Amino acid sequence: MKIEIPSLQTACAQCNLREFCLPGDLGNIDMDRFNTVLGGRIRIKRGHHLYRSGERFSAIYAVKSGFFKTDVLTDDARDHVTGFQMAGEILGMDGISNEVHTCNAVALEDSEVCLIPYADLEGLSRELRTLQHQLHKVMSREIVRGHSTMLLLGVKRVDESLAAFLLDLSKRLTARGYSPTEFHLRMTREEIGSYLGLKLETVSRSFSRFQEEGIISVEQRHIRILDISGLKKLMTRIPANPRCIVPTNSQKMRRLQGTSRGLHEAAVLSA
Amino acid sequence: MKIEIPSLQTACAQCNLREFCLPGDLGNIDMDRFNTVLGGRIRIKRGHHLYRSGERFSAIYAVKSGFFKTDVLTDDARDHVTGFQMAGEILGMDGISNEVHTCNAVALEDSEVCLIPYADLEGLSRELRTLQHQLHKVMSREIVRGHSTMLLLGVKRVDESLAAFLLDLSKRLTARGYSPTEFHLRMTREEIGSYLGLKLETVSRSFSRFQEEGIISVEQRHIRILDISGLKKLMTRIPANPRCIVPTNSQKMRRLQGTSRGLHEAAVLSA
DNA sequence: CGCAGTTTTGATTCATCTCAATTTGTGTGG
DNA sequence: CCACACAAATTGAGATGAATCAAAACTGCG
Repeated sequence: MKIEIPSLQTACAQCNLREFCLPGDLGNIDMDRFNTVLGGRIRIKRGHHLYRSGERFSAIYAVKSGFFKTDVLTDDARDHVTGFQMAGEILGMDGISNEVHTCNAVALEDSEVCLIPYADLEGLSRELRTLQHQLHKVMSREIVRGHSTMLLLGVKRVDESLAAFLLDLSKRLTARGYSPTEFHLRMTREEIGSYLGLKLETVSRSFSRFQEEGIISVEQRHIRILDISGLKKLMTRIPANPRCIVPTNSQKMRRLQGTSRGLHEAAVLSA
Repeated sequence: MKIEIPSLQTACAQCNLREFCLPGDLGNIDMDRFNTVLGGRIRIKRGHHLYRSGERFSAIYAVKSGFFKTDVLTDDARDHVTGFQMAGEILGMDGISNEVHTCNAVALEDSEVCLIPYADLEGLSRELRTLQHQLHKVMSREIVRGHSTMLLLGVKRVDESLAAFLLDLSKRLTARGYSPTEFHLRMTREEIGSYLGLKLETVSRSFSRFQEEGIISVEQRHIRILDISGLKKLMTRIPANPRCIVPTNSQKMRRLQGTSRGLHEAAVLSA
């Protein structure tokens, strides 16, 4: 099914995405060795899957160009977008735990990925501590990213979520040398909604509100951020109701302080 | 701050949690070597932190006994519970990416964890491929768990979420030798609500509904599942409205098939 | 025993969803 | 090149599920 052609010169060293990607800050010698495990490039056309939930896992992928989404399905066929991945970001780490992919990865535009056979990666990262550490960092980052997404889904209101979403995109695009204030959305309102736990109409209304307030300009999927600091303010809820304010009564304070010393009071035992 | 006493005999080999824990299926020889990197045990009293967001990262922790929650804060001090951890589960992997913890870990009852100094763990897992693979599996599992939680937060209704939550707890407790149908919740309604993106009152009402329907019995935090299959049904929404049914019109089908071939049609290029 | 924290329950409000209609954009075939 | 079909996005009106506010009951701890 999957035809792997050994890489002649995938040349991470020449890739301008290196710093965001798995190689990270690998030195030249290690970089060359890393290149030897690369399995070549794969082109995925817009709308097509890089992998599907249930497929056997054998490799992770670095996005070389283009844009992806990952999504998961419930038993009753509702789906939820778990993330969007752009150049330099890694796809497929969900498959490591059981050697089976647990989500779908779909290209949102014609894209190219670098195939990294997982067995080889493990082998080499036993030899190269920098590579090993890079891999762990990338996986850990994915865990942390998950926490942020949970925050969006769990506690943020519509406008807060959408503002956070746009600022996150802006940040990632900026790091890749694109404009911080002007970009093209690769996903539909429905996909944004799915990611943020909202319906597409709700996303659309929020965009319209932002536009009315002069925070951004929206023309279909073309976004221009007119007021970055305004957008940042929208991310944070104005604590309108007293519930959001830090408790001040003495009991609450005492209790909070009781739990505020962390490990200092942890009894460390010899085993 | 953190006093680490070298382990005399932490003895994973004798620990009945081994299979769920980082050591996993390590053989005896590897297990002994793994024991040598363990940093000892730490006792955390109920309500106290194992680590806090912002603290420097230096180790991960395996829950030896007790129960934890992890939570993250928004800029405006709203917090969100990202998970609950029981015996054999690993805490602290969020800290690997930037050597700083990005969430808080709080004991929900008097607990004990095994300290695993991260630098040593990396070192040893370069030597032991089974340990290396175990570590990757544990991290990947955490990523996948995040996806499931996003599903709960993004697409599930109150009763569906709570049913899924109870069944997940039941499953994890069963694996550890406890009753599948009867257990004690270690967290408050508010913490459950935070985890599921709900308010405590909403959680309480959902518990009451389940009880009225004879699905479970609730006495404070003591839960008895009376009808497991009923609870499983509640996890899945009855597709009441046509939107939930797979689209049948020819256009939609054609489009779906167009994206259903995965890698088969991916062009594999030599690099 | 008494108090504080937790949980339950009720009444009401409100944010988002749902349903529906319209507009805009895009690709296709005649 | 236009017309058509369809996907995507906007907008409005109304429904609804969960949040909010409020009060009471319960529990466990000091």
